Amino acid sequence: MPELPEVEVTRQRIDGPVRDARVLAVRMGKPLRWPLGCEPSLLVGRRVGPVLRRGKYLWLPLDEVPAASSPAGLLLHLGMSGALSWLPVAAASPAGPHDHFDLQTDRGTLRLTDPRRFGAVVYSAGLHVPPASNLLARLGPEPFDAALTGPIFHAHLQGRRSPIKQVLLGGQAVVGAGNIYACEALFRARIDPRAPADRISLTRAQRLLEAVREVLGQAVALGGSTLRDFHDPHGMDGRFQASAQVYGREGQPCVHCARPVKRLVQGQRSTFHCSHCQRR
DNA sequence: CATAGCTCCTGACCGC
DNA sequence: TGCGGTCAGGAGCTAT
Repeated sequence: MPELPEVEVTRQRIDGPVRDARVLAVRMGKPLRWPLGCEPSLLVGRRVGPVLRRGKYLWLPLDEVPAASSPAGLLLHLGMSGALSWLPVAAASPAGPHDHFDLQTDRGTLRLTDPRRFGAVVYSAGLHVPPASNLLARLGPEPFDAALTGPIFHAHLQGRRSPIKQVLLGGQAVVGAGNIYACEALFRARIDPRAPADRISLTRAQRLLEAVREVLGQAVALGGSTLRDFHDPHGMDGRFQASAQVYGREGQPCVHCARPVKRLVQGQRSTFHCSHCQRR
């Protein structure tokens, strides 16, 4: 399930190959979460610019000639089961039943494979105009933005009475942590996932922000997590899952205290935690 | 504004 | 081997 690390790894892996490529054709499979929002032929002839990431979205700029100052582009989301693959011209392969978007270029094909089709590819005339701007509007700060300090993060928790786990998933205090990394960050910060967000002290909020950064950074370095569907664009598995200390480890011993890891449900999602090591 | 619940989708897994 | 039920979950949407 792609969270920020998987999306960032994807960005890093496709940016080199696809940069400056010229779009030759577009192939669409089954409908994704939203319609493309333009005629596919509108993309043909465009040149791909540097791939950006914001939260769990990727932005693929498509320049006009001459280059526009604020280029149009494609906003991509991998949903739950999506993955991009890069197929060099020499490695072209026919689309399978879960391949729902192919951007065929003179250098190769960028392909979105997404069995569950929660993912999206949306055309926008710019990153800062609808529909892209609307989709990005509610996102909180990037975790590695130096401007995001402990006090600012703590301030984002004020007035939020929901459990801290769900506030993390909401992405308004900081983007990027989905279910796996939220569980892992809370464990590393030794905070009970059920703790009301606005009852977390500044000190502990700072510790949590550090833990989020540590976990996400480590996951990017390890190529993300491969649990079911995720592979990087060259077909490689991520290796973070072996570093998970609580996620998916119900009943197994806590790495700190050896008591069994517990599972509970918050907002219809599994939360894994150690009730001894993690406190409100 | 904050919050809770619903919803999209299909592969994997489980018990019978 | 087949079948129905359950689970997984990102995040926008709706209702309160």
